[in-house]
Amino acid sequence: MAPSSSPLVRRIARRILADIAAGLLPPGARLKGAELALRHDVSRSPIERALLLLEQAGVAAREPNRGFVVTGDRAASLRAAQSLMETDAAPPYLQIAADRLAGRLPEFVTERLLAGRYRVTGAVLRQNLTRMAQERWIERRPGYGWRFLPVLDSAEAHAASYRFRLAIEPAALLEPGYRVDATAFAKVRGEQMELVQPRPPRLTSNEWFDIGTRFHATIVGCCGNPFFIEASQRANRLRRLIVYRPFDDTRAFAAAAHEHLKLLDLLEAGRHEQAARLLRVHLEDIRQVKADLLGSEARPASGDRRRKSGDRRGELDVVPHF
Amino acid sequence: MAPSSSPLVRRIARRILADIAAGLLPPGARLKGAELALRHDVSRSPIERALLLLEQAGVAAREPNRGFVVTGDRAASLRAAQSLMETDAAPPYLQIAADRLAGRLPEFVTERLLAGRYRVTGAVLRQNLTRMAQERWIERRPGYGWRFLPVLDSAEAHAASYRFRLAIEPAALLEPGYRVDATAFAKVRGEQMELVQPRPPRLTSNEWFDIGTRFHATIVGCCGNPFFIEASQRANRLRRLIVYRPFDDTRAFAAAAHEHLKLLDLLEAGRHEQAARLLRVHLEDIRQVKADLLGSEARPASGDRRRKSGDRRGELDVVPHF
DNA sequence: GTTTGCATTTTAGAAGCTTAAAATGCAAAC
DNA sequence: GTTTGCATTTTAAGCTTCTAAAATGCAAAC
Repeated sequence: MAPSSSPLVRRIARRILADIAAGLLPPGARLKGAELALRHDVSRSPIERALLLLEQAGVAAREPNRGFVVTGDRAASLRAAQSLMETDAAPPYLQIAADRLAGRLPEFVTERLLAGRYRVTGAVLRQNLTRMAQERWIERRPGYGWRFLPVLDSAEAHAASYRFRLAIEPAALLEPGYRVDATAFAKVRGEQMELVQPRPPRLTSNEWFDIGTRFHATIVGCCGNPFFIEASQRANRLRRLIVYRPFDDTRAFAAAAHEHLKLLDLLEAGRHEQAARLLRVHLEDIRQVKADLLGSEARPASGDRRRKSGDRRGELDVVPHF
Repeated sequence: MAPSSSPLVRRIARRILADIAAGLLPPGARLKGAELALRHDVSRSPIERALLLLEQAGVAAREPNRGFVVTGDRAASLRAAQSLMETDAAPPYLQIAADRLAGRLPEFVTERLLAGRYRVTGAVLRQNLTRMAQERWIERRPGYGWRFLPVLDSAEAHAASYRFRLAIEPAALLEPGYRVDATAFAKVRGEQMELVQPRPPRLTSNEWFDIGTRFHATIVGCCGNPFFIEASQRANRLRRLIVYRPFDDTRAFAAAAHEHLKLLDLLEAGRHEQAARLLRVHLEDIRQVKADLLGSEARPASGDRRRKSGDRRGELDVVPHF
């Protein structure tokens, strides 16, 4: 609805909205420009535009020469939050990934082709390509143009990522600077609790993946060592792009969730050694489950050999995942 | 000397030169355009320009309608290699790092300022900033401009990187896809041998760092798991930017080199378990040596507290490192 | 039939200009 | 003195044009 609002302005509007929802800004509170600017680390201009946005939504009211005040209209807040969420465009990154996986893009592409196809400007495209290159999806050719790399021949790449996580995640829990983030822990604890209910929710494999990843990111994120945090993020980002044949064993989900909850308990109790041991076992378990699912005993040693097309046992349905 | 040659052309010239030096292209061999284009994954244009460059240097000779031939002039080859090395400009990245560490750049900077100061175009600057951001040196401010992050308060960051390496490097040696790269191994073996001579060369701390890093990168690089390889590269890149007070204990260098050589032996013999154990001990050793040097027993638990300025024991001389 | 030499086409980076949007300054209102 | 409301300045992204350089096509030479 807003006539024109930059992503930054919308982001700030969302954050203010969140503060209102959290009770930090009660109904009637004055929304002071300088104060908000400081809090959100921007100047007063985008703040003012965000407030205009919130005024339009009925969340804030303008009083002449006194600035904006919180109205306290819950319904309006919800509506505003909704519309502010919708406004964000998906990055071409995901669409390119999907098209490539579906075979709609050739091995070699030029920036020109991509810019035209996805209707993005050069700079934006470059950012996306850089990110893909970092994730080893694509690489720059020596002259010009880009080459899609053999898409993570999935079974092997997946196994590699698990071995990597096995090396770093338990170690992260043993970092001397480890500090539990109570808020984040509470949030993932809530999610995991849902999964161990007598009647667990039916989740798509995407949702399962999200919840699981969030859990692991949260416990690693508290380790205070940026090397571990970043490494973990990278491994997950890449893993996220490939999903195997829907893996829909509710028993296994619940078992994993039980282990996750136990891990939260141990970390909150400061029993890091024990947590690390459990995490190691836990990752091994998951890996094993997946490996069985994929019939990895027949997996060739080298990653670039292919299974004969007739042998469909352990075949993957590689689907883009978002 | 060359009137104009792109970085790509120079790179290709270097590679052809390397092939000649390695005997792959003996004196008198014809340098066929299409063949070289295929080998270096480019079209025939940059190949031709590279050959012209080599002709100017006296390494190749042109025969009318028969293309270029290797002359076999060793002296010319050496001279050419030399001049092709010199031609490469240092990226602004390093200079920005140096200036920031020396306090010649403020906490907040705009792209405009940097582009003017370092005489680079917007695109190049952007690339450099992106890289710095990935290495957690700098971050984009919400509105515009960039903020330098509190420079890796060195003692803590260094310790963090060692703990990270301790988690990944030994694990990399145990990867199932580990394959020794004989050529690369031979090269680092030669470097390490030099250090254990009765009269070892006097090395600057930079050179010591380079040789050490190359060693670790090489043994990790053979693991076949891109997650480990990339993580290791990142940790080293960041570590590279900070150097402590020149650490000049020749005995310690030699001891480390002995361990490095032992590691190469074990890996070549396929004794990965043992190699991983030794590497773990080795990294612990280095960390300990450095920690003693820094008086880390007095190091506060949290990374952002500062040592009292009066206490200079274990103080660091943070110097840019290149 | 291969390979070269050169002309032509295509690509992506650079330079300059325009513009949306963020930062800043300041008088007026409280 | 604070805070607002608005004008002004500054920044960086977008757009257009231009250009260096890589890719490609093809006739001629062997």
